[in-house]
Amino acid sequence: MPAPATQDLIVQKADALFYEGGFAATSFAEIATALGISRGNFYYHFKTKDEILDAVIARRLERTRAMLDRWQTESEAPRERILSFIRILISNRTKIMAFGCPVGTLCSELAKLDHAAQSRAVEIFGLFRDWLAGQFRALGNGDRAEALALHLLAWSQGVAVMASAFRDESFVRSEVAGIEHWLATLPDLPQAT
Amino acid sequence: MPAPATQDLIVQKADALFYEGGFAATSFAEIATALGISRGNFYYHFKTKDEILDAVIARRLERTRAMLDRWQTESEAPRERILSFIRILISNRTKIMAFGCPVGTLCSELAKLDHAAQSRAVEIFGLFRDWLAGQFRALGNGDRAEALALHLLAWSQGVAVMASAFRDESFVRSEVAGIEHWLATLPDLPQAT
DNA sequence: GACTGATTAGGACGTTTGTCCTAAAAATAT
DNA sequence: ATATTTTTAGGACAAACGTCCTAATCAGTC
Repeated sequence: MPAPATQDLIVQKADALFYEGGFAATSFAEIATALGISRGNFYYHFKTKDEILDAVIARRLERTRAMLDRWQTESEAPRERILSFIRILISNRTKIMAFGCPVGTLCSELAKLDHAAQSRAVEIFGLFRDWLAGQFRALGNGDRAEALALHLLAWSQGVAVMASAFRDESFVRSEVAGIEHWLATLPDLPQAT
Repeated sequence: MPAPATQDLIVQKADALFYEGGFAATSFAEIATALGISRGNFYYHFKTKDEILDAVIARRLERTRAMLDRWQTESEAPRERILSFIRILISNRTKIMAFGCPVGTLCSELAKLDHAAQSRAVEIFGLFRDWLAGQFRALGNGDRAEALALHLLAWSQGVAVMASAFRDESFVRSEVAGIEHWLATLPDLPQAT
């Protein structure tokens, strides 16, 4: 009845290796040996590589939802909540400079592979977009909320791409400062309930 | 004496396939059969896969240089030259929505593969950065020129990533309008020679 | 028209890939 | 303690990979 740990360990390790090495370039054997289990054991839990990818995406969706919920309860003010999002660029800067954004790079790779799971991976972006749009709506930018959310997402993605290309931490910091300034100068238009 | 066409054809086709399918997921056989030549012929021109990658990057560097030179002579005003850059997002929107930015996605993939050629691929970004910085400098933003160039590059990259994720052309157009507005409101500070 | 060098075709190689199978071990239930 | 199910190990499989080799074909020169 208690979910066996092995299956979770596989998804966890696959998640990390897909992020750090890419989906196509990460093999069954690589994940298995990294975990110290046999390929046969691996196959018992996941029949195909696509199944692992699905599990990894499901895990990322779940963790993203949990993170957004946390930000939602940790902060009251929408502006502060948006700052939580922006600051991942700082707190994850080392990994981002090495491997880019986990969501963006996965979506890009799956787009090139013309992989069926691409749309599911994009749903992670969708979670961020909808949550951010909610915050902008709470700031009174009802009509532009979604556009603002997509703009902020795009900006972060651009920073991630350039960060992993040039590996320049000062660039990340100055761009984050720019994003924070952009957010601070966004008009706050409180609207009636 | 006349450079054999085959070698150029290989680089040309490899360039396209690396863009559309990624470097790791594109095989020798795929390029060869796409060209209708044998693998043996392929090997005669390129001993290893890394050699093709080097040739593809060299080709992209050369073509980027040529494009920047063209923009430089086609327009006199720096602002107009920068617009030439911005508008690639529109003119290439179909391919960008399908495969992302050729430069950004290649740099991201090579970063994950920890590939030696990554630094050479980043040089393509370097060409854009230096050229854009030159335009911003001509606009009088001497001290911020490089930061502005990197910011514009990052913005474009973000648009490309989100465009390929959501495949939303209206998003691309509204972001490009935003970039153009940003450029138009940049202060023009003419300075003495 | 024979000779020489550049180019091409096509197959062989050892690895690695994803996938699958079988048997042993571990855990659980009776 | 016995039976049954779940989990694991390890090898087998065909296919595809990057790489390499050899023989045929082409081009141009004497």
